[in-house]
Amino acid sequence: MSQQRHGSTPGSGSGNVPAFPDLPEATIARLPEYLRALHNLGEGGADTISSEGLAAAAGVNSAKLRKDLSHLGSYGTRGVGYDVALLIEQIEYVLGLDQRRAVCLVGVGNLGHALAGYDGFASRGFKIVALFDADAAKVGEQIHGLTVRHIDELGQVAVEESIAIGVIATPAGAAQAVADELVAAGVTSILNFAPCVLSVPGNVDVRKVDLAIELQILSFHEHRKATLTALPGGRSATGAGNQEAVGS
Amino acid sequence: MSQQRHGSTPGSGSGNVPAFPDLPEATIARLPEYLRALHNLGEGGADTISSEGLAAAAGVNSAKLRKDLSHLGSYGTRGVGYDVALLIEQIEYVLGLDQRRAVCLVGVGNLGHALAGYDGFASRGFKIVALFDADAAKVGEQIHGLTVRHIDELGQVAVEESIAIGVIATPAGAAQAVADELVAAGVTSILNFAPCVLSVPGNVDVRKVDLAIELQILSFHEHRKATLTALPGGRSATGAGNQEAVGS
DNA sequence: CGCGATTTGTGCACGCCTTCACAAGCGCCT
DNA sequence: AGGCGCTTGTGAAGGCGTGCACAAATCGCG
Repeated sequence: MSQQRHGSTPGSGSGNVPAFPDLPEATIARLPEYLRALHNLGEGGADTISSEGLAAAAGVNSAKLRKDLSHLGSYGTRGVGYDVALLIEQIEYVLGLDQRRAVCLVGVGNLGHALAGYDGFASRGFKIVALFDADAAKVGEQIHGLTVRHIDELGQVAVEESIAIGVIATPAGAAQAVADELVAAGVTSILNFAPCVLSVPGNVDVRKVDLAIELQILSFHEHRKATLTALPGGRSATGAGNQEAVGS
Repeated sequence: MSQQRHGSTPGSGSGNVPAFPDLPEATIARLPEYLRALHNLGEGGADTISSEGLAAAAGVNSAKLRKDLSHLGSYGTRGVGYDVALLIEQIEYVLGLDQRRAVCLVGVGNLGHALAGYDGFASRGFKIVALFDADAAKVGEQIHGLTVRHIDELGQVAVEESIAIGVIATPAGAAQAVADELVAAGVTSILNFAPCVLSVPGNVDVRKVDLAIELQILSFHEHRKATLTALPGGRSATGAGNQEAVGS
């Protein structure tokens, strides 16, 4: 159940290919955000950017950003900042975005339909190459230029297209079975939108996105805020915040 | 909105308003997962559940689960486990789910369209009461029983419907302006699907979900795995771990 | 050519979270 | 009634991540 980093003796790599250092998980999760900010800055015509500026664009602390970037080597110039183009290239390499990765999506329901056409995927280097569904009524349907196939074809197509990443957008009840099929087909990374826990072999990475959970967390904060305002001394932090229109 | 209805606050009868203890943020983020697992177990006919069992159903460590639950008071019985129904009630109360929260959604594009019809929201106590879009061509459109309104109506409708939570599903370029309007309309919690950083007053909570970022994180792990398998030392079968995550 | 302004990279301390390990409590069986 | 097994609740230790504060490095300018 735990996660053990420690690759296979990567540390002593004096050689050519970096052979990843142990990047903290928290850093990895922020790299895509930095990348997005860098692309924005680059399109704005900036050649270099300071850690302060990039941190602001990414919504993080500048010290944190510098430490994150230092983990993947020093690509900044003191007194100047970071070379935008170089940093983009570097982060994209670390994230493995320099090679297009084929993605398949299982479950063409309400959410899956939207994901299939989501611009954000294609614009960031991910291409959905196949759609699957268990419902025979949906098989054959055309969605954003792709034909929905029956899930039984998953194994064959996954090999043909070298699919490494699978997205599950099925109901919770079907998710585990789909995950098993994805694993059997050689998929080693799964993005799960179904509200359930998936059980997979240790070499398969799973990330879960549960939209309802996000709302529930917000609900808690709403509840807390409502409770605090009803109490004495419930001063909220962050002096910058001014309250408006909440009274009634 | 501010009618606080803590109907049956079990526990100490002396005080009335519980005045939340400082729940760790990490705990809060897991409570919805426990809740979902509990509902599943309850439907399966279980009256009580041990921390071990519930932890397995929620995909976490049992010690972590016990500590999480202990933070919101002791509702378990040693030697037996937790009363499923009681624990559900308790978590729902803490999360503020005992009161229905009105949600509005801005941006009825590809993703917004799917979110508007997402079953997972309604089934967990959230009701989308209004849809908005800036595109006049979309105004008036019927989506899952709701009529899309122009975003200029946001302020008025937000007050009428006592909307406290707003969901942004617009392109990145429009997100900040929408957020400003939501804040001006009294919304104090925002779920942002646009790939950008929002600037809001301190009393407003923002949670961000970026689908592409999730894929990029998976891409990194794919890249890392590919690099490792290309190195000597073979692949230890049992090794690595999977992780679930929620970006913050 | 040297100096100051600027910005990176990082050592260090602090706090949060996780995990272990175990005492305390509860029910059941004999 | 008493003991025994099971499970919760929690003290303590360790790890991870964050943020501060500062030395080192680089550029521009006089």
